Amino acid sequence: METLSFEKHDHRACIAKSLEIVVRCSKEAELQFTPTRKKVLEILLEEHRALGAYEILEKLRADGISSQPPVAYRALDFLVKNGFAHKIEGLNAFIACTILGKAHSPAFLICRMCAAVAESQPENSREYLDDTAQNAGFLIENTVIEAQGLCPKCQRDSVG
Amino acid sequence: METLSFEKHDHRACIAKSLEIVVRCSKEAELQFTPTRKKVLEILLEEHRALGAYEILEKLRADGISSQPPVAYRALDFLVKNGFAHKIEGLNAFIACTILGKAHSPAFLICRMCAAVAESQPENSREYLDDTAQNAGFLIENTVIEAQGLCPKCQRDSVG
DNA sequence: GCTATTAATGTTATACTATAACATACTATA
DNA sequence: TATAGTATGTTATAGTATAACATTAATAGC
Ligand SMILES: [Zn+2]
Ligand SMILES: [Zn+2]
Ligand SMILES: [Zn+2]
Ligand SMILES: [Zn+2]
Repeated sequence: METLSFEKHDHRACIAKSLEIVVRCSKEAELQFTPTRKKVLEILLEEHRALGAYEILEKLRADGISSQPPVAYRALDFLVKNGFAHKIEGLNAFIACTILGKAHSPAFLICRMCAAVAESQPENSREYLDDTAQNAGFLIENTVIEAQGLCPKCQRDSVG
Repeated sequence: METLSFEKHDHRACIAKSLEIVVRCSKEAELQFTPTRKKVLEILLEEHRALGAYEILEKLRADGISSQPPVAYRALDFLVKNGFAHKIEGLNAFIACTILGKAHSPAFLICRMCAAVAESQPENSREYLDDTAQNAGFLIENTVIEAQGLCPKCQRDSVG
């Protein structure tokens, strides 16, 4: 269960490990993990939070990289298509994957106060919609599962 | 299980029944189901498909109703807030509710070919994310559950 | 090495989605 | 009828995403 994003952890190590896995997976799949793509992933990895494309562009600009919208969107397309990042549909924003290397159909827990996002792989996620789909004769290709609410920290803060 | 939207059915009756329920629910809850709001719901009810706000605006214009963006967005806000319609986050589009009158946390089956959308209430949907949320200490307020894929008709068509 | 082919980036312009802000009109209540 | 609250009309603008085309870089076959 990879919802530890909400918990205190060694985030430098968390970033390093993710980058290493993505580099390895890219080699194995013969993908071009180019500098721009790497930079965008690094920007996403900085925080366990979803970033809008234009927020990413600002950070690219700060790094002296060309920062027209297609630059960010192309890199994000690459990252999402290859499973290194996900789009949070409810926010029109993007986040680095925290379940790298395994095939997974993720669910996201999104805090409406602090915008933190935790990715998890619920036990029964593959089977969850299968009954419904079967009944309807529908063929599922991919799923969007997002829960909005309050993270542990913001629950404590809003009580206090 | 309300995934019959994919199946042939008496859609005139389907629309009439929905409108009737919404009128009744609005009265009970003392909501103002005004002409504009009614017109927007009628537009949504025409098809079992999600419509973008600007698509709705065009249809409003055709009906001689003022058609600046806020007109559609306000009516949609009303309908969504009161459970008469839903937003499909994966499409930035809106669809009439087909499980009117009951509290529900819907899941949507969205065809990527013909754009048909079926709303369903999976058996275990309330409990589905609870384990995950519990583990993470997360408080769920609402959920977005959408499956993209192929409806029965488009599966047959793409084989043929 | 050279060349054809494909993949990635740079750049401009534009399309699509959504809301802020303020004026006006309607509705319910006192 | 005064008042407060809700809904609508309208203009302008913010935020998200892609089309289109030029240029450069990487790969593969000769
Ligand atoms: Zn981390
Ligand atoms: Zn939070
Ligand atoms: Zn119908
Ligand atoms: Zn279809």
